[in-house]
Amino acid sequence: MNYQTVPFAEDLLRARTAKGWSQRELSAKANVPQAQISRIERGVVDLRLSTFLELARLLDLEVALVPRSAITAVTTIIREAGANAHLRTVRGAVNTLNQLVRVLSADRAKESIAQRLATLAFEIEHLAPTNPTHAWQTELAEIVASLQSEVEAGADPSRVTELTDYLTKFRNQLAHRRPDAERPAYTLDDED
Amino acid sequence: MNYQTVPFAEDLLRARTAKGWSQRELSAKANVPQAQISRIERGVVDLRLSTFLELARLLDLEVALVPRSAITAVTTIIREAGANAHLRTVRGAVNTLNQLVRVLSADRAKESIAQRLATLAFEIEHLAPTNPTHAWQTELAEIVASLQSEVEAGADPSRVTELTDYLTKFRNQLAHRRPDAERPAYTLDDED
DNA sequence: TAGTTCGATATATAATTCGATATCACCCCC
DNA sequence: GGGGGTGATATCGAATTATATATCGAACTA
Repeated sequence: MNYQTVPFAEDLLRARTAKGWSQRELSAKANVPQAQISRIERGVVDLRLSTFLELARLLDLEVALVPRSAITAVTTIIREAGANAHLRTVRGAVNTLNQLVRVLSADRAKESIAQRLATLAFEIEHLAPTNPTHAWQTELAEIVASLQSEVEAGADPSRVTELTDYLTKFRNQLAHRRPDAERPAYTLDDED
Repeated sequence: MNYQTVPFAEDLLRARTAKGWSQRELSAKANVPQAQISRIERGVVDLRLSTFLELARLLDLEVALVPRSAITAVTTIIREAGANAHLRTVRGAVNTLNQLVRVLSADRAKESIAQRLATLAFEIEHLAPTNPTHAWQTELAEIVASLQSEVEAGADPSRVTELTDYLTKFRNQLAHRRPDAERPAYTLDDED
């Protein structure tokens, strides 16, 4: 309705997709119908403040009234926080992966899977920054966490292979969904 | 209606009174009826986002969606910006006043008024911090600016006296409206 | 191919805000 | 005492949202 609200609607949409939530997922958490979320994100309704606050809260965002004299400083902080969060997630995941590679390399029987994981870690690290606004951070963190707990529990080969396959698929999706179209130099074993 | 909105209603109220605006004044600027402003500030309505944004904008506030990871940094900035704005105004006004005192002291005929202004500057400087949230900053700045331009224009004695009387009245109001009740040590020539 | 998920869309109803207006109490000042 | 300014309140109709429900097409998947 009101053009002033559109940027905030876009912020909510960005935050939701960054979490990897569907409209129905957010709908259930917020007690707001999915249809209403759809309209809010498209900026066709002038939603009430309480709805705005509730959605923001669920998306780990806080609404702040910033004095005009402080907005430059605040926007700088927000921008850096977003960038850092993105880089922190990727860096943490890659570090964990490399750590697992070292552990697995110690066992000759798991050397090949360790090599696969090392390659994946490298590729994901260099592929990630091209997709800064999207959902995959949590998914990446979850996969790596599963892998880590599996390795710590003894690293059942079939399970580790399964998770590595999953991580490969994830890497392919990451490459495939790149917003700007150019592909990386190395080939991808696409499955679609 | 919704308890979440109450803090923001209070922020708007604070910002409005800090500007020295009445509800009707803000109402006229925002194209929102005074009754609605009253309901908003009392937190009895769940106002629409567009209304919230418009009011905030008019009060020199920007609405920002802050990632939870950044809120401590942002609140620090906001708090310091508010405190600095307050202190800047007072310090600037006091400095200007003392500067005017020096100019006026050079003229023997204006020595007594210079002495009055010096006392006022001292009192306002030490009275101001007890009233951090209220309207008078702009009023103080306006009075001092008038005084300055008058002095620069030649300092017509009757006009300077008039403005000094106004400043005295302002100082008394400032003392009178102190939120915590204790009065300063020096006596006040109250007029009520 | 059939089934699922996702987002967009279309209703209809109930609840609530919004805007306009008027009134009241309070305070300060002439 | 009267007059002006301020804020709170009430009432009324109009506008808009919230809600529930159902549906639709597109994309993906088994």
